[in-house]
Amino acid sequence: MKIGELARRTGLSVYTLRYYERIGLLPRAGRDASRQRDYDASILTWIEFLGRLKTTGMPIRDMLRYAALRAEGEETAARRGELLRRHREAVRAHVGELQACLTVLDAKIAGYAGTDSEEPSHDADEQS
Amino acid sequence: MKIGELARRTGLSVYTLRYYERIGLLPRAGRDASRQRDYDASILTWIEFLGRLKTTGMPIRDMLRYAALRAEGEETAARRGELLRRHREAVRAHVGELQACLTVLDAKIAGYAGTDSEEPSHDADEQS
DNA sequence: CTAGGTGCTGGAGCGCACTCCAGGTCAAGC
DNA sequence: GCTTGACCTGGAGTGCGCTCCAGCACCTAG
Repeated sequence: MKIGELARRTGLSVYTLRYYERIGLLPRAGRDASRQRDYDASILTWIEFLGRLKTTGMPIRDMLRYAALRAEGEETAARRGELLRRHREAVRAHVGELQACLTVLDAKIAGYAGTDSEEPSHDADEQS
Repeated sequence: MKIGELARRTGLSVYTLRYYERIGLLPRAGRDASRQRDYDASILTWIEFLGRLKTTGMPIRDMLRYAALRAEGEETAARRGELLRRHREAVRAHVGELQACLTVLDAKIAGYAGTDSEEPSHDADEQS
């Protein structure tokens, strides 16, 4: 698979894929006869996983740490697991925060009640 | 209240507070005799709300839109409500994504099972 | 044989959200 | 009277995560 197709399949831009390789987030891709990257389908799994880490707010430098451990092989499994467990807790905490914010948001939206300000005046920013 | 105390109370840096004022996210603060900012306690409510918008991933440019409508007065209430409702949906969607990612993360962590790789080999990245 | 499309590299540029600095004013305490 | 510390301004700098460019190579279709 060439980089253009990989881009189409992952939703990442060609620029981004090359950037990820440059910084070491993707392994250096094998090349075909004319030095063009030739990807194995297995890269899709890794990229998808990176996408989840990104969605959940992991900074690239942490993904790099994980990628580096992974590249070192099986003996780093424990450390990788630990890293993921820590990340999971961070994500859970963040979800909790978001839900708390949603509650506040709901209350505030309720303050904007009828949408067409049938209410007298009453600054909605001063509540909750 | 002077800017230093406001910083302490909000957890934002003095730099950030001045920056927010510069870009219009905070109203231009009233000044005391020596042209130092003198804040009313009511600013705390607004800053706290901005914090919620930020936590929930709203970019500053959207907060500015909201702030601008708010500054225009009561007749923009409907539009502000609409803006918040849209944002709420975006946040809900994001929370959903995060929860899906958490499920994947749980599965992957389970793959790193006993933490100390008692399992033979079996690349945890190739599952789920 | 040539035009168009895709790929390559190293490096520059960008938008965001701060963060910090120089050089100055001012009030309080010793 | 002098130091200290908090504040002021306009503008420069930072880190992140891309995004794009120039200038070139290669392959395929017409």
